[in-house]
Amino acid sequence: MTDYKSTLNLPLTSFPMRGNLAQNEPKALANWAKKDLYQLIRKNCAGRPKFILHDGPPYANGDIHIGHAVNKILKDVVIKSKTLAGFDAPYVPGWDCHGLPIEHRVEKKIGKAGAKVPFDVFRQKCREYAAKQIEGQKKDFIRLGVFGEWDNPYLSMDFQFEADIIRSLSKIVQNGHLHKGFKPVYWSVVGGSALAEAEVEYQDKVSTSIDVRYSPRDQSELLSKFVPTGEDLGNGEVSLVIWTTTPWTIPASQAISISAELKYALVEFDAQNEQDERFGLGKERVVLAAEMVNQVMSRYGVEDYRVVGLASGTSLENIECVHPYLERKIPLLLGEHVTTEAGTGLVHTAPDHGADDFTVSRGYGIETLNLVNANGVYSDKTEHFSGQHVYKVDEPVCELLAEKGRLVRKEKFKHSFPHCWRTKTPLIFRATPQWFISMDKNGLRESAMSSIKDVRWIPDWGQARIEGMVEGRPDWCISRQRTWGVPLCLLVHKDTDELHPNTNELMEKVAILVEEKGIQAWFDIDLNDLIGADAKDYVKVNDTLDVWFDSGVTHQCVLERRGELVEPADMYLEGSDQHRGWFQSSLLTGLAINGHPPYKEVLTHGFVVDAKGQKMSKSVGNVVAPMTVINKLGADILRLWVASTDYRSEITASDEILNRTADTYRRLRNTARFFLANLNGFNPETDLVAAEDMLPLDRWAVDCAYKTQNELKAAYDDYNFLVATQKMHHFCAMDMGSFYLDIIKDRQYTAKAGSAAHKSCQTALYHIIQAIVRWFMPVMSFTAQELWPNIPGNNEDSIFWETWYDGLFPNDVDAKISDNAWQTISKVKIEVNRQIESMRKEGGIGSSLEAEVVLFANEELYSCLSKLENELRFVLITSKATVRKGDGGSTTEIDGLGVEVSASENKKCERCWHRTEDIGVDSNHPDLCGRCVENVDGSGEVRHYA
RNA sequence: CCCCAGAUAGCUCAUCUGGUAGAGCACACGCCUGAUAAGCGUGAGGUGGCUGGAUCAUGACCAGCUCUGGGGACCA
Repeated sequence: MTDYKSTLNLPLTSFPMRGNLAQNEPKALANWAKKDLYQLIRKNCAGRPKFILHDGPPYANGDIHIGHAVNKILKDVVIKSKTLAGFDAPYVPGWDCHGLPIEHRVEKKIGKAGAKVPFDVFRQKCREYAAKQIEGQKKDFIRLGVFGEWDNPYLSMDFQFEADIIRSLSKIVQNGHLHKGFKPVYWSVVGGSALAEAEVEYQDKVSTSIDVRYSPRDQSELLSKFVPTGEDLGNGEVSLVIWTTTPWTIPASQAISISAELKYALVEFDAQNEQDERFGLGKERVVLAAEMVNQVMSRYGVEDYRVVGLASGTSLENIECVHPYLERKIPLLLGEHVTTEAGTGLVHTAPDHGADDFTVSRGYGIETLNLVNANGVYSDKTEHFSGQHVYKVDEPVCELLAEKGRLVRKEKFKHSFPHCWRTKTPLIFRATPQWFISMDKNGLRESAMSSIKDVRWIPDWGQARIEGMVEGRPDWCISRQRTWGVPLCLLVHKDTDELHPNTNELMEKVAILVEEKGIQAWFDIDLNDLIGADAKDYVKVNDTLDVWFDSGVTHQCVLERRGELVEPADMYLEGSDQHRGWFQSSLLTGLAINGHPPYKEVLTHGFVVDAKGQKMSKSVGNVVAPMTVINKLGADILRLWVASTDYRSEITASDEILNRTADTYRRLRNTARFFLANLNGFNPETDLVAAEDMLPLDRWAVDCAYKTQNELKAAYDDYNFLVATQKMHHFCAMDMGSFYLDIIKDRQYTAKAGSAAHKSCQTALYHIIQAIVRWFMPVMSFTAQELWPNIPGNNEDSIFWETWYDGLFPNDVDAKISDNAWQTISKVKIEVNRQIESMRKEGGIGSSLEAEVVLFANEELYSCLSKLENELRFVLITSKATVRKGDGGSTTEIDGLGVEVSASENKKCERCWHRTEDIGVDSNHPDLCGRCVENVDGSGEVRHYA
């Protein structure tokens, strides 16, 4: 028997079936770095319209987690798909470098700035620490296959950047948005600094709640306000009872707030308390909100009590009490924040330590006392408690109150309480001088609200989200009392607190210095050098800026600064938490400086959760580490996972999902490989067949790719990568794998090499793989580049500046076999497969080429199927296929179609494996069919349709 | 406590404006051995989170609830 295998055009390629991504991707990266691929892309995209995706800087601390990976990959997919769509899309990654977290790490290593280490040394150490963190993160980001200007990223600690932050602040001052305020802000006593709202997190805390008696200065005056409910106003000492969960604020107690809306009751009772006899005074009278009497008495465990008088809240305004243990007047104030949800309806008011307290007190001309130092210790002017820490003073305060007979009740109280996000310690409110960007002083809130509408928010609910936040947010406190941050660089008058009249010029002078020497320049500068004789009247503000300000002004420090970038950016793309972070800080500074938002589109993605939908946390142990995935499966798998999930809500990651993704990847890769293998020997320069000369089936395949590509363009354009990947997969697995490729194997392998039948097919394969490789590129970049040089005729060394393949073409309107006809044929094929399968189950046949089919068709189907003439068998992959009009065979799910399958009784052609009647027609080839003889010895068979 | 989003086959997702749920993957079984740590075929998988309601009819509309994620408020 002759070995005819050598006469076949079998697939051949050096492109490996298995990607070995974990091993091969690093090699590709090294290669790309060597030829400076990113700059090559820039060079090749020069002159195209720009698309600017501006990178939101990750904080320069810690290893990258899966959230970082999702964010960077999505950005990279956007960048690459925009490049594919014909844009010049540069990407300058950046890092956020200043701020508390880094300071904490450095403190742990070398000690507190100013105490153990000089400030300048400390700042230098922070700089070095951040730089090291950046190197680590950068390495991992690059490994993800994210393209960008990694050799020259932006760092918020670059001297130039630091200087531009100062210039940005200066513009905001010029535009009248800055103001100095003095009010209670969240204060981290451990961190020793004010915190922004965004830095506050709520945790459960068990506090000591106390009920405290305040005595009226003039008992009869107070009683005169009450209308007796019975015969008299009862007996016993009179006091007003407040309830608080922060005993440590009692030293700063300056007033009691009551509500104008409420009635207050005078209650007579005897709180002889079993727990601690010190709390009870015997028979006494207290003032409580009338509607809370039952609740309070029940809390005190008192059953026997009597409401003896009632008074309106308003009538009690300005009544004076005395501090429980100090000679201090405590007036009653009317405040809208007083509610009956908890407590007594009388609210202890310490303007130093509460926002409402501050506001109410200011209305009555009561100032703050400033008893608590930055480190949380009571100052010298604090009677009884000077030198003690606020965290430790609750108990001593209670002791003192009990001793003075002022404590009615003491309990443990569990509630949610603000904590410092870094140190995880409870926060206090502390009144301090701070600098604010005012939301309303110069219309910032108003312009923000209106310009939000000019931005495209993806998904659209992002707009409502940020509107809600901007609408209700307080002024932005931008000052921090920290070391590692950009200084505010303001000079204020010693007496008047006014800014220096030449503030903006001075800030520019400082900026120039900072450009040379970094932020340390401000701290080193001698005022005499800066303002000469004025130096004696002015002091430097030593506060640093909130880090959110740093990243908020990247539109100035990066977009405006770098020639290849443009402000406003086309897109900002971050996690949905940035509505209150970067999106907002950028919006506010953009408006305060330029009068417009720094972005046109804002795309947000959700957070990564585990298989059960739970958020990932180290303590739960359900984290998926990106580098683990990459080292096991490869970056292209991770990228495909990101692209194939709906990023708008939570993004689920689990071993199963990633393994499924790897399955999908293999299918895509292997389909592409099959294209390459069948293009073996094909030279597009000489072998490409004109569209009109191609076989209808091949035309159909190109048309199918053409349609798919249009869908992909739309999907990429809409940032709908999920749809894009699904369509790619469907095309590869279904349209190609189970239909077209399966069918053309026969022709591809057995037709005479170089014949029209063969070249038509290869032409289709060529066009389609050129398209596919580009479809893959934004998502599976490593694989796309690996495929690229294996495609015949591709001499360019990189795919990464290619645009959509324009060599695809739709089917002719008057095609011999229309799209509809192909669709019908494909459905018929499925029915035929069913019948073949049932025969196979009975053991009648194995391969479908062992079968012969007869199709019984109605008029319509007949005219469709008979178009293929005797080539229908190739489409059905059977050895014989005939169509007859009328009924017959097994019924199918298609109306008017019957199918009859039988095992062929003919011999099998050794070469093409079809079973035909003409095996051995040529005595030179006794084992071949006539068709194969023609292909081996003749000029090659002629195909008309498939 | 309030607001937003999501809840459809083991997994990823469809199901446009209501008319007895669809793909692909995974799985099972089989075929092939000329894509071979591949390929093809067939098949089995869903009380569409729960409960009510409107409708001739709904997974899709309304109300309430549960779970998950996100955000906000309160937290004196």
